[in-house]
Amino acid sequence: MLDPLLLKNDLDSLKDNLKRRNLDVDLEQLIELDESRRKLRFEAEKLRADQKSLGKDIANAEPKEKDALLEKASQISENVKKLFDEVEEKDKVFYDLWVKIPNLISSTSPDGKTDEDNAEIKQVGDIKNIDNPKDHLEIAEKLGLIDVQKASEVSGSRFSYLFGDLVKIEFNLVSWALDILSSKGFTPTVPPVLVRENALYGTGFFPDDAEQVYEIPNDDLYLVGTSEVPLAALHSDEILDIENLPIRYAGFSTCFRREAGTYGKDTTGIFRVHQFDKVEMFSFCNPEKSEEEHEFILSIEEELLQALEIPYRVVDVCAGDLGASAAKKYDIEAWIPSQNTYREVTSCSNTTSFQARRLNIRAKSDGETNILHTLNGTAIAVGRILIALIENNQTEDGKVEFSDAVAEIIGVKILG
RNA sequence: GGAGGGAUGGCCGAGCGGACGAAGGCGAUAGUCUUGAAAACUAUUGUAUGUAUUCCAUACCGUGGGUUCGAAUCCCACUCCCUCCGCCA
Repeated sequence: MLDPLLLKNDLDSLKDNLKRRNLDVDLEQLIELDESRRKLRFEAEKLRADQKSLGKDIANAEPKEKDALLEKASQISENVKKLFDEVEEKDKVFYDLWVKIPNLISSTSPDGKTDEDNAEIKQVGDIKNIDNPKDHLEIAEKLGLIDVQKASEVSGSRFSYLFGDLVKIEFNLVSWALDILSSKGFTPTVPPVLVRENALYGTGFFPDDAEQVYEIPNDDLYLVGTSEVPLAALHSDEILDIENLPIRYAGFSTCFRREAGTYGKDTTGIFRVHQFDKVEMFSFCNPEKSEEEHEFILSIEEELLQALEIPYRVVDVCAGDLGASAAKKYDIEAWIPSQNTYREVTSCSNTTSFQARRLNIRAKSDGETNILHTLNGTAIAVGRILIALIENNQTEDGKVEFSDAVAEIIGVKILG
């Protein structure tokens, strides 16, 4: 959520932002609603002040004056109630519209409408020459490492069984990543994956992306699609000391996504599944340093991919392709030989004050209390890293062979 | 799952219908004293909003409703925590 004061103080940047995002919003209406709710609240508070002082008079009044005062007071009381009801109603109308306004985009994000307009920043790593590359499923199925057939019978489409060395690789990857992150100031964290509605609103997944979230209606809980949600909510309603920032967490969790609206997209193997494991970085940050922190998070993502010898490119996501909460976002796409293209394996966003305001997380410095900034980024999305590892290191005879350096990390030299 | 007890400011803790935004203590900050420190004493000590801008008003005593002219205080629901019993990785 943005600061409603923008309507009063910085209308131009708001207008500019909506234009860059290619959105049409009736700002005039919002300004009117904002003004009228403020005005009404002011009136209601004035009357409330009258009521309170009259209340004190009643307590001190002579018995014979009391009846008259009481009658007057009960009238004011009724009006106060009515006025505050109206104020609440107006606030609700205003905020229902206001929360839908997306975050202000960084001036450094490229213009554009779709992912095709994203700006490629660089390509890193050598792409191996592989004749007739096989896709990860074909390779792993033959080796008995993945079974999606059986998984679909047990759980439906977009689920998988991982076996044997892939499981070994997963746990080695996770533990390796957590070690590196830990050395960079991220506290390793296993967060809850079932959360209340509030955490999803606070992080901006609700109301916009609610259809992507699994729901447990009996208990009013939701399965998170990323540990970003419980990590962000970890400090909700807190005032942190700015001296202690940044506060960084590395969350490991299983992630659940309904993938509604993706029928027919990425149907092969484990690229797009309802359930996968991920190590996620999250940072609570001094607003003045969030751009720096964003670059830092990106650099860690690159470091990890480089160590795994996965060829990738970095993309600066354009205005039109940014989610509601991001001011700026970098995606890293790994080279996927079977698709002859780069595909997203990590993503890091600076959500500036957008999530922090909704979650009511502030920072205190020299007596001043301000909203802080939050950032998130993928460290290891296990499924997609496995795909990149398998496909980029496949051999002609249908096996997978890793370099000594990579084998050192993942604990496996050859799949086959 | 059953039976009880509880939730008040940074922390502890009093208040159980009217002068309570909340006693008292601890902690923190500043000052006095001191060569310096400690001790002692004095003062300050939350958050947010506003047509207020060193003043004032309003809201906040777990959350949401209700009763009342008036609620931290009474009533209802919910959430969380603690103790005991049962079950359990």
